[in-house]
Amino acid sequence: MHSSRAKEAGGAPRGRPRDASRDDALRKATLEVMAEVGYRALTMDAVAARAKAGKATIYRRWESKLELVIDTCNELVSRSVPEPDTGSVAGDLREFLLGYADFLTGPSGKAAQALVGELPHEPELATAFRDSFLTGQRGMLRRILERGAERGEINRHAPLGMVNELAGATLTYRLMLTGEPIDEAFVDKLLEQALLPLLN
Amino acid sequence: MHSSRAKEAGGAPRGRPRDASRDDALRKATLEVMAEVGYRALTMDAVAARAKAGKATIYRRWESKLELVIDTCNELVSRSVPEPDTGSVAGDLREFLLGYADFLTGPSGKAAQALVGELPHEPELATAFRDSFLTGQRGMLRRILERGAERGEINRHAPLGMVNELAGATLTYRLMLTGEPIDEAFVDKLLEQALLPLLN
Amino acid sequence: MHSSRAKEAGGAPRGRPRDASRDDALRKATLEVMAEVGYRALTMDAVAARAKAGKATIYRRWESKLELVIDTCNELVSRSVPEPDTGSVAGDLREFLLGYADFLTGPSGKAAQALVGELPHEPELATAFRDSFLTGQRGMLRRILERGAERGEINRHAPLGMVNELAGATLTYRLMLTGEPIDEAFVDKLLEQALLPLLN
Amino acid sequence: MHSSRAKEAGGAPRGRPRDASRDDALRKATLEVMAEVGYRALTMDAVAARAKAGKATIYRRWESKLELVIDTCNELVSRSVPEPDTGSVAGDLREFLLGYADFLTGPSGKAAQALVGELPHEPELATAFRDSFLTGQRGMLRRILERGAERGEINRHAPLGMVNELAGATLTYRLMLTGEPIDEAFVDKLLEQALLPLLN
DNA sequence: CGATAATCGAGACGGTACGTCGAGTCTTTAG
DNA sequence: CTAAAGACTCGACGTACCGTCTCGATTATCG
Repeated sequence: MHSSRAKEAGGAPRGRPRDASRDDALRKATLEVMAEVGYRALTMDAVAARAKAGKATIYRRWESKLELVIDTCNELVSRSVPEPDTGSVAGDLREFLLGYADFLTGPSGKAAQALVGELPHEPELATAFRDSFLTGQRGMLRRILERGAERGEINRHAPLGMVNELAGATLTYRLMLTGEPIDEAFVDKLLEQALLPLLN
Repeated sequence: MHSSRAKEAGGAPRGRPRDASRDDALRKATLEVMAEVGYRALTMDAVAARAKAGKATIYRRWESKLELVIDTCNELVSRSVPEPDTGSVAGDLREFLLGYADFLTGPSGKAAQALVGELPHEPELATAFRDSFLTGQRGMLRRILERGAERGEINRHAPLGMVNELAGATLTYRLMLTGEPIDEAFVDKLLEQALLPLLN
Repeated sequence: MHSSRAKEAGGAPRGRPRDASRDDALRKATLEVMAEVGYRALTMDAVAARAKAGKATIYRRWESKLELVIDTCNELVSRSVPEPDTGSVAGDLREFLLGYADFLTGPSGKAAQALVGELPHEPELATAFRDSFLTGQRGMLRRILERGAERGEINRHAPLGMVNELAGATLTYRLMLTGEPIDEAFVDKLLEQALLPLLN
Repeated sequence: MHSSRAKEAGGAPRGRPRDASRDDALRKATLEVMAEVGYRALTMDAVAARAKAGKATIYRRWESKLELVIDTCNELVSRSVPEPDTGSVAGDLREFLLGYADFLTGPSGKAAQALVGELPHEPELATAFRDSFLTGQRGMLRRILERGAERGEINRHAPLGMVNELAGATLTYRLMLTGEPIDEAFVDKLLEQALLPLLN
């Protein structure tokens, strides 16, 4: 998504090279503005002003507000949610759910939420969004469940894919749509009443 | 949400009365524009032009673009999803999930999706949104489950609330976030692998 | 006007010396762009691109767009208008007026015209402009009239300074302001009805 | 030059009519900004800000900075220079020259001067400019000379058209190009050495 | 020779203004 | 008082230039 100069093609990159530190400053500013006013009210002018950058410097790197925001989030999602490994499926799921809830509650999560409304009309965004926010989530869950299966904690006929989807769906549903928090009480109830029963 | 004149004060409403047909024309225009270009790109001017109305006529009725869209959707959600009653929980759930999927795939659904991103920054919108889209959904699900419980189809210790939430979460997660369809095959798998087991 | 390195201080100029050929290329490009789009629409980027030069190469030589244009014109005015010497005041004036009209109609003349608007707000420009375009003009006219006086063609009480000014004024007035051409017919009329009578 | 709604065609002008007071406010702001920073440095934003108007309100009335400035000047030129009538050609010419010099020295004159550079590249501007600044000037001069002829002050073979042109040319040449003032001393010299001799 | 220094083209940089567009409000005529 | 029409202020859009800067690469002088 983030545009890159074609410099792999061998030829020397002529002219002054892009200042990589501006990328970071701009992403930082984007995240700050987004956290303060949301996606809709985020303006390129505000981002540029906060990063002490010209607008052209933004448009040189990202084609639109959407791309800027997506890229800003992508940069964060991977490093923000630690992969849990407590030794048990229940523990891992518990930690994952709480950890991801934290992430979604923070600025990146709000940014992600703002993008949801654009998905139907922007196929490229949809792809990028799913790659960043959903694939990572599902991957962690899958690995958690697979480790549990290897340890024999899980019924070999358990519908792992379905449990994976239910867990992810519940996370985003609560945090993005209903606005109800994902706290320890709810996580325990979710495990007790739904996920663990389906795994046994 | 829909603003009303202060006519409770007794006096007869002097002057030309509001043309009620304009409400419908405007909502219709709103829905059409929304379906064509999405929420972001919907402009008040476009709605006014399509309804052959002045912008003031819109603002006399709704305070903002957001309210206009919410109200337009509200009007539709209630009449759009028929409450199923097949005689069995499995059948009802099946029909409900497919019916709601249809609704969310249509213009109103896309409108609803567009609003998700605004929820964190607009508390009033959040309330209205949840009242319209989530409460209706949960209500139908609750009634389906209750009827099943009355008919003795459901284990008396089954976590009905949790099943309700899982069903709703899966619906919106698929349709709004992952973009995967909710077709008969998936509904059957969802029932088979998750919902029905949890009810027994 | 044209900036020069401080090399009078004795020591040899270290580093790579300036490429004198770039001066000409840049002036040439400036004149071309100016002739095509005028002064207002002339951009430094366009000049640099046309001369296949970097912008810094321009700014190393001239401090601003204005200086660049002035210098470009200065270079031309002196070599562009040949000093007439037909043997008679009438003949010299005739040739001078037609010759200067040609010059002012060409690219340099248009450039000069473009600078007129800047004169009130840019004192340095005003000085340079007058030195290049007006002084040269007046000098030629003065020498023409002086030669005529020496030859006894002119009444010794004739107001030479005033005739000089009238001739110059008519030239620029017609060419820059009214847009009417200075052709042979007009020159003859001007001589017949105004200049020659005042000289006798 | 100043765009006008087609309302002569009879039909009632629907919608909110243009606020005529904005025209004046904008012209006033234009003149102020122009007087302060000149034509080149005059920006639409500055004019809009000073008039507390939106930029769209400007562009609804004038297509460009140039048109705005021209129209602003036009409004002034006619009312700014009083037509002299002292009873003698010499007196009238004297007053006219001094009066027009005052006008050209003021903000409108500087604006006019700024436009000179654009004339070669903008034919419409050239026409408008000449209509406003030159035609008015020539008309006054012509009437002055005609009245003198009627009074018998002028040789019946005097080249009135040429004198007219010389007077106008000298005015603008001095004020716009050489920057020398047109004061009483110069006016008297001009009359004595050139204009009056040509009229007798 | 190598080190130093100013040049070159190229183009990114922070800014400012551009001319357009949309929001929400206001002001007209008509009913 | 409502209707359609459209002008109003405000502010963001994405682009274009400004004049400065930073690259790699070139070309001169100096030690």
